[in-house]
Amino acid sequence: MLAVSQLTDHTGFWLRMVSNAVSQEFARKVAGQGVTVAEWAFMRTLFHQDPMSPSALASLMGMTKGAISKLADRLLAKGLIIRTETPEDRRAHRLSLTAEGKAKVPVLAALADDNDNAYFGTLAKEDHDMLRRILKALAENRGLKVMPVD
Amino acid sequence: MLAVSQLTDHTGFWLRMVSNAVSQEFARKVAGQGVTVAEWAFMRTLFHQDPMSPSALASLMGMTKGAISKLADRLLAKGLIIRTETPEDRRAHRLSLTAEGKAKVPVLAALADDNDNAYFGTLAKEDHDMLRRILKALAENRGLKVMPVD
DNA sequence: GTCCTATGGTTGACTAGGAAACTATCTGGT
DNA sequence: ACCAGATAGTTTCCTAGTCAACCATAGGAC
Repeated sequence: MLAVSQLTDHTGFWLRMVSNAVSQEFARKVAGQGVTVAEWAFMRTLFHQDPMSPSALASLMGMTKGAISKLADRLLAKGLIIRTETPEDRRAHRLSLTAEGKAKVPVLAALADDNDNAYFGTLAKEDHDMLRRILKALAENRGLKVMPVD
Repeated sequence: MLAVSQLTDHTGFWLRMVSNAVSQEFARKVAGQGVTVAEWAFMRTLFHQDPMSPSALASLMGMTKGAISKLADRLLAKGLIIRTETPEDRRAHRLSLTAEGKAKVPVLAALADDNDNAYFGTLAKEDHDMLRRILKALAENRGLKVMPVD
C-alpha cells in the first residue's frame, strides 16, 4: 500500500516537537551558567545524595558508565565536583559536589523552574493538570523510570 | 535560597521522559529496516517533494547543511537516493529517491503508525484528543514549525 | 567586462554519547 | 591460599551532529 500518513497525524510528532523546544530552551539557559544539561542532571542527582559512586550515577541517569566517566572529568575540570578513592574498595570512587558545585545547584534549579513555567504556565490550570496526568499515566504504563537526560 | 524543586514537579520532565521513550522505540524499529530516524525523516521529506535541493531539506528538517550533506552521503551509499547536478545552476544539486528508496517509504511509514499506536492507542479517546489538542496549542503558541528529528 | 558579494555545497575540527575492550580489584568456591 | 568469575572505572573507537572555513558559481553594480 502506498498511502503514507502525514507526519502531523502522529501524536508522537507533536510530543517530540514540544519536548525538543522545551529542552533546547533549557539548554540555552543553563549554558549561560556554563554547564550543559547532562552536567546539570549530574549535579542535581549528586545534590540529593552526596557522595555517590559513578555507577550509581550511571544507573540513575540512564547513561553508560563510560559517559559518566567523561562527564565527571569535565565537571572535575570545572571545579564543580571532586573525585576521591574509597579505602574499603580500591576499585570504587566517590563523587561529591564542591562548595562551588553545591552553590550552583539552586541557581540552576531556579532556571529549570523558570523554563517549565515559561512553557506550561501559559496553559489553563485544568489543561496543565490534564497534560501532567496523561503523561504520567503513559510513563507509568511503560514502566519508565530513568531520568531523561538527552 | 536552598529549596531545590523535585525533578518530577516539572511537566517538562514527564514530557521528555515519554518523548524519549517513544523516539527510542521508533529508532529501534526503523533500525530493523537498516535506517536511522534522521534517514527516515530525510526520505519521507523527499517522498513528498522529489527532487529537492540539500538546502531545502536542511531548512525543512531543521538541520545544518553540513549535516544534510553527510546524511545524503550515507543514503547514497545505501542506494536509497541519488544526487544529480543541475544544468541551470552549476552549484546546486538535486536529491531524489531511487526506486528502492521510494519503495521503502511506505514500509517505514507503517512502522511510524505502529509506533504511535503502540504508545497512544492505549489512551482513552478523549484523553488522546486532549493530549493532541494541548500539545498542538503549545507548539502553535511558540510558533514551532520545524520537524523534530533528533 | 570586472569585481564584490551572496549562495550552494563540502570538509575539517570539535562535541557528546554508546559499545566493547581493557585494567584493577574484590569475592566466593574449592 | 588460590583461581575464576564478577564488579568498578577508564579508555578507545565509532557515530552523528554543529560550527566555521572553504571552494565554486551566480548575479548585480558600476
